Amino acid sequence: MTSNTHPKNILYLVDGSSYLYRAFHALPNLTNSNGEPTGALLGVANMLRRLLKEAESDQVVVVFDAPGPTFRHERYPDYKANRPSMPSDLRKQIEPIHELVGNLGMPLVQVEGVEADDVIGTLAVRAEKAGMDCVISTGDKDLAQLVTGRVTLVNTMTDSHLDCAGVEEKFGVAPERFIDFLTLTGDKSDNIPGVDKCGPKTAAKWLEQYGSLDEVIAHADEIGGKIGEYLRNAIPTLPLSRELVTIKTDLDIDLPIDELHLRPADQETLRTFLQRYEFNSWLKELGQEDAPPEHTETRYSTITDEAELNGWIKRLQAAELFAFDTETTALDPMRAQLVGLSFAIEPGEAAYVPVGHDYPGAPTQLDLDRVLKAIGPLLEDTSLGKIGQHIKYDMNVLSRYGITLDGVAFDTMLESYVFNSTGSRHDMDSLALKYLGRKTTHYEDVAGKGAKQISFSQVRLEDAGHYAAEDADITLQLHQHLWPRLEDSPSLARVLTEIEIPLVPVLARMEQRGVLIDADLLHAQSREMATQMARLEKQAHGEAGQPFNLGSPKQLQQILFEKLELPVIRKTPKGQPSTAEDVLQELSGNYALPRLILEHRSLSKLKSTYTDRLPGDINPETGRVHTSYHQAVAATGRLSSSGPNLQNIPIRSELGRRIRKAFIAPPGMVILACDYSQIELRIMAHISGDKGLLKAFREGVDVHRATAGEVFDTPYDEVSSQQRRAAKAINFGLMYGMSAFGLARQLDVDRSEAQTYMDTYFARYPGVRSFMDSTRETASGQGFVETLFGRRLYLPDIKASNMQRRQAAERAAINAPMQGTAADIIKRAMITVDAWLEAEQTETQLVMQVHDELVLEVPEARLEEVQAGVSERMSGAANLDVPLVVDAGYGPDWDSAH
DNA sequence: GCCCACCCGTAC
DNA sequence: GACGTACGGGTGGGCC
Repeated sequence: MTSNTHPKNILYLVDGSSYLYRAFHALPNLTNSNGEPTGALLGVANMLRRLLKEAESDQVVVVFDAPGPTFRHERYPDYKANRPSMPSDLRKQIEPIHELVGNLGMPLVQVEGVEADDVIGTLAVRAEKAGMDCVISTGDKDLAQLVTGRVTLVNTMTDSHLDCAGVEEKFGVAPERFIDFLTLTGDKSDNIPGVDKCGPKTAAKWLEQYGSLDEVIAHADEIGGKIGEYLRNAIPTLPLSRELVTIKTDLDIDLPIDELHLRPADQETLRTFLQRYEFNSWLKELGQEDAPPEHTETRYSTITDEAELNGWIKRLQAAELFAFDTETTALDPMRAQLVGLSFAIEPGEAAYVPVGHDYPGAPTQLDLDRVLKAIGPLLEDTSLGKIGQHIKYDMNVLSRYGITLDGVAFDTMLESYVFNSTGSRHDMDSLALKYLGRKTTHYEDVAGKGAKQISFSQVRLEDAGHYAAEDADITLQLHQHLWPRLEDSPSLARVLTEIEIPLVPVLARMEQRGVLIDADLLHAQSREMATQMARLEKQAHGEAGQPFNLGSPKQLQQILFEKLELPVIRKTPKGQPSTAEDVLQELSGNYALPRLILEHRSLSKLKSTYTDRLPGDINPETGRVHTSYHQAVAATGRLSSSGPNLQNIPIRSELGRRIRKAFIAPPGMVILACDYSQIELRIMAHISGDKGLLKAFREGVDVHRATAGEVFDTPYDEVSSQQRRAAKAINFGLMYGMSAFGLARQLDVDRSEAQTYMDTYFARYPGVRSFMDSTRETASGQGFVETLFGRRLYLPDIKASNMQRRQAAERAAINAPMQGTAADIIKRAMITVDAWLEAEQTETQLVMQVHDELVLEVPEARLEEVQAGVSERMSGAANLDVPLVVDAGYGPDWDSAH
């Protein structure tokens, strides 16, 4: 279950301990055939099973008493003193019950020193404060004191519900008076005295008559008869009784409500558990629901025989759609060797075709070339639909074997990502567990991990066969699970089929092509930097009066703030004095050392991350650098890049920009760089419909200058560079949901001055403010925001009780439509640009994408034509209310292209 | 030796 | 605390 299938904002608090006792006493002394007691267990199990079926949200937590004394025992040594010690048959069932809760994926909470009731009370109050409803599942009437307009009780065993009116009706007092009620009646089972002979009727009568316990006590003299005497006798004990029956609602416990979510049930362990305790009816139900025969009786075959292979090929040819996976020797597809291929057409059935297992005694396998010759045409057949999990990987591997995978219809990783980009990781094991309740064989299970990891080619065939076939099977089943859910939201289905899937081969081509790097140039830069750094280090040690590691923030803190006693400008989130860039910048006005550190740090960063590192990333086979573009990582829909990350190559500083000089075109070609001008601001103008912003973009003026003109009430032509800088910071800051505080820090002005800027901005651009307000509202109302193309970003923290988390979610909500729409647009552009280039059949190709920029390698002779064609397609990738302007440049290297 | 949290800095 | 999305290097501490 996930928050999207159960959108209701309800927290379920299950009073495990109360059910435990009630089930134990209510049910006969059942045992399994081993003689283990199972009565309480069965009662609780059925209750939980029912609760899970009926719960309308996935926010559920089961609370148990912690063993040992509580604060009530401290306050009142006789607390529960008359209670017999726990029967051993019950005690034996506690551990299994905890185990069951875990198997069901339910969070279990026990807090030492307090009872389950107090934890429940605290969480209920927190939920209510967070604007949530709260349902307390309990068999204990004492919890009626927690009932409010938003908090209700349910007894899941008897299916009876209690809201405010219900409490009033059942006990004759409102929930607010329930503590008084309990104080008067006392609690036999907890050995809390109360007023002798005063039962629920009397207590309710008195409370109705006098209004509250305090008033009842005040008027104790008016109450006649024996019972009046008992009341007066009890008065000295009542405050303590009241204290004991009062459930705590303000415990200082670290249990963020947002983290109390159901996890997927561990189906295999659950099944084993149910078998052990012989809960057969549940087992039967589980079998029908989650384990159709094809799940348990998987038919996985390993094919080492030509006739069998041909049989499968026939079936694949006839299939509408099949799942497919490759097994290789490495994670890097540009270096990986093919070890085998697996296929699945029907759930539960899959085949593995090993072609490269190589260990002593390995069985004879089909010949790689023959297999590829036989299967290749299927893989290249556009009309045969394929499903993969991260299929770009397989595409890249196969391409090195001369096979151009085509007909990719679905990728389960992308299905999961489009369905909910933040719901979980999108690797197959996580998805299988989350969506199918299946615990899959992990790569480490067959190949080991760390230093002991072996190549997949050395994995024994029987292990490899099961693992690989399962991969194809699970991929097929995940698709069958996820695709219908995407189709339920047509815009999501379109994001998948019209953007993400068509982008896969484009990215694959970019990764395979790679980019040419001038390693000699980088080496020369590294050497120069090393000399420079040594000089700076020597000076810094001199200033510090001792040698120390300039790269260690910890040592630096010690030197700067303890030894030299420089003023602490700011602290890190962990409370340490910060040595961040802006802090050192500020200190460098008055001290020499910070300046040296800054220079050293900047060199060190560039050297270690780029000039030292990039040459090592050159693939010896191709002589080029092949990044990986990750399509299912960034929550907003952006791509990310790693190995190396080509999306954070320096450009802002002069020194850094030199690194771009090393990104070069091969002989006869040039680097063409085309980037969207202010794309996110344009999107903000479009979405918000703000007249002023629209006008600025339509007239093609410098938007930061125009903003400065408005904010500082200055004619456009008279805006100073300082004013433009401030306006630029405001424009960017707004898109990130920045506060006046942040802007003040950014611009180094007063907070009040920054606030004035922002106020003026919003007064001049009212559409922007209403866009932001309505985005917050939408996010809070539906739990997600959307891009122009309907991509969703869920914001689970948007209603968090923790203000910091909630505000962070609000900022993300504001930013996501712009960042995500920009991502959608450039992806659309990449698809059309690539299609055009492919159709033209030239050497021209996309080589990099940096969020708002496309970089291509182009033969010199075709430069003009390609520049026009790419710009036109980028501009046309969306139809906004403002023009999408593209700036293009070219040169022998990436720096010169800007 | 491996893993991870933390701090910091690079990009858009 | 206070600016959204990423990746990655270095340090240093914990663990085996």
